[in-house]
Amino acid sequence: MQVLHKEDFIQNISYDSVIFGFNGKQLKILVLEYHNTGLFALPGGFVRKDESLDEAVKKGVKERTGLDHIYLEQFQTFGNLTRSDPSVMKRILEENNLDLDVHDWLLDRFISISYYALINYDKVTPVPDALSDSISWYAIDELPALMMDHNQIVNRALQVLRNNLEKKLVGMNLLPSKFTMKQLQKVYEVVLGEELRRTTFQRRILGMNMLERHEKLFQGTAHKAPYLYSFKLEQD
Amino acid sequence: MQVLHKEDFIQNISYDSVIFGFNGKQLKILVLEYHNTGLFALPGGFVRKDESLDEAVKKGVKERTGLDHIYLEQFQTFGNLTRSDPSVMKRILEENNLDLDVHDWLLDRFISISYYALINYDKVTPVPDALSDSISWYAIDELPALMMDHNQIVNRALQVLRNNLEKKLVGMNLLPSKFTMKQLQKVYEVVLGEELRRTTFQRRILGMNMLERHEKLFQGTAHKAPYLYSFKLEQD
DNA sequence: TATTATTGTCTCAATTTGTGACAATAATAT
DNA sequence: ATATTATTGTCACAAATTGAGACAATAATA
Repeated sequence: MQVLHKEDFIQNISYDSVIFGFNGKQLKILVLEYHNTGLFALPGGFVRKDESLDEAVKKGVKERTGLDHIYLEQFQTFGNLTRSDPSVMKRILEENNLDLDVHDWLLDRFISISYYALINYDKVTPVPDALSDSISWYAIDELPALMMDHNQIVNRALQVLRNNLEKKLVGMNLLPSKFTMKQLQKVYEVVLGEELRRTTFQRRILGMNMLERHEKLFQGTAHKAPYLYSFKLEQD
Repeated sequence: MQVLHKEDFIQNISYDSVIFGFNGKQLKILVLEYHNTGLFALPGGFVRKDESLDEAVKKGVKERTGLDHIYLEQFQTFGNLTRSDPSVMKRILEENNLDLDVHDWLLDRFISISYYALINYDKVTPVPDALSDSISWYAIDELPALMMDHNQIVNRALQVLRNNLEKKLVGMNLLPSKFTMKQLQKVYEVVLGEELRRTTFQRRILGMNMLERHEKLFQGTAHKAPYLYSFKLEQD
């Protein structure tokens, strides 16, 4: 088990990440389960004294997903005194046979900077961190109880994601590079949590002039084949 | 001169605040000037180990403005390695005759959580902090060069403020409790940085059903007197 | 060759927004 | 008293956007 040396990290600072993926039907996020504790948590970590905040988070998300060049956005910093719970942290350290003296700094109070990531579900190979049994996808509306304020962090991430749906091209990061109009509509629907009207959606999206049309996709289904689209790199 | 004892504060963490006020014509922010250095900066501070992040910021903004119960919103955390500049910080400490040994932790790298505040310009009595000569209002488009990345922080605050203009009732916090439609329109115009059409604006705002109409305001001017409005506390 | 489900597009209605017009009015000038 | 002036509140109509349904095109299957 690797040791987290106090002198390498900024004290009282951590980050948490809400990593969104889309399996074609549901919006999901990655959740860790700690060894022998029944405790669920968001992937997170600490910031080294000699690295920038963004670097630290990018590195951490890459370790959990295997993916580089990910869409990452910082959305809120949580700094309550009550959010940290030393007894929970102590239990996690004990169950992992970590030296409590060396890691006492982890029992302290933490201010956590939260990020969300959007990733292509099919390209991810989730890897648990050193303290965890597993890392798995959970549908956003079927989450287990998470430790500390992590459920609150997820809710906030969702709010911000909804808000950014139009201007930040959320779909671009959750879909493969070529996709049908129906797939894109489904992304909008699961993020917004409501159904959208097909014709209006199609007209609106095409009207934005952000999509490029490609060849048709023959799915082997008994109906008209849809076009494939990709996002234009240059907006005109 | 008061001493900032290292053991009282979380290390490597600071906050900065962009305090917006509206004088009826321009959007302004409060800027500090440090003793004998020609250095300008945003009001900021540090977080004590036994206080929440929000408390720390609230307290700091109150000290600079004299105002309690202020509209405060966190908008971004800045964590680059390059944003901190020990040589600048050293100069400020020296010019204030502060013991460099006791305050060496201030020369370290800082991650800063940024907030913006909206306040009623006429009710503020700006008070410089211990290290500063002055604290003054500067129009948002006539800012001096600020130290470190503070100009960048202001720009980001403005972006977020524009984004929140509709949903967060920005006007409510920048205006007195009763105001004319023209005053409200002016707030929208200076925040957005563009002129708005009077009739469309009035119809849109009234259509939101968020304003209450009161008596007319007789200004002693040679034309029809406008109504006064206030924001409804309860949205229907 | 008919059937089926889905897609792309069109049309018309409903709603929202842009733009100008106009009467009402609070002080001032005549 | 009366006309003048600048601004306000509201209306009317045009333009643009969105809602809702209709319909032909079509890729596989019966």
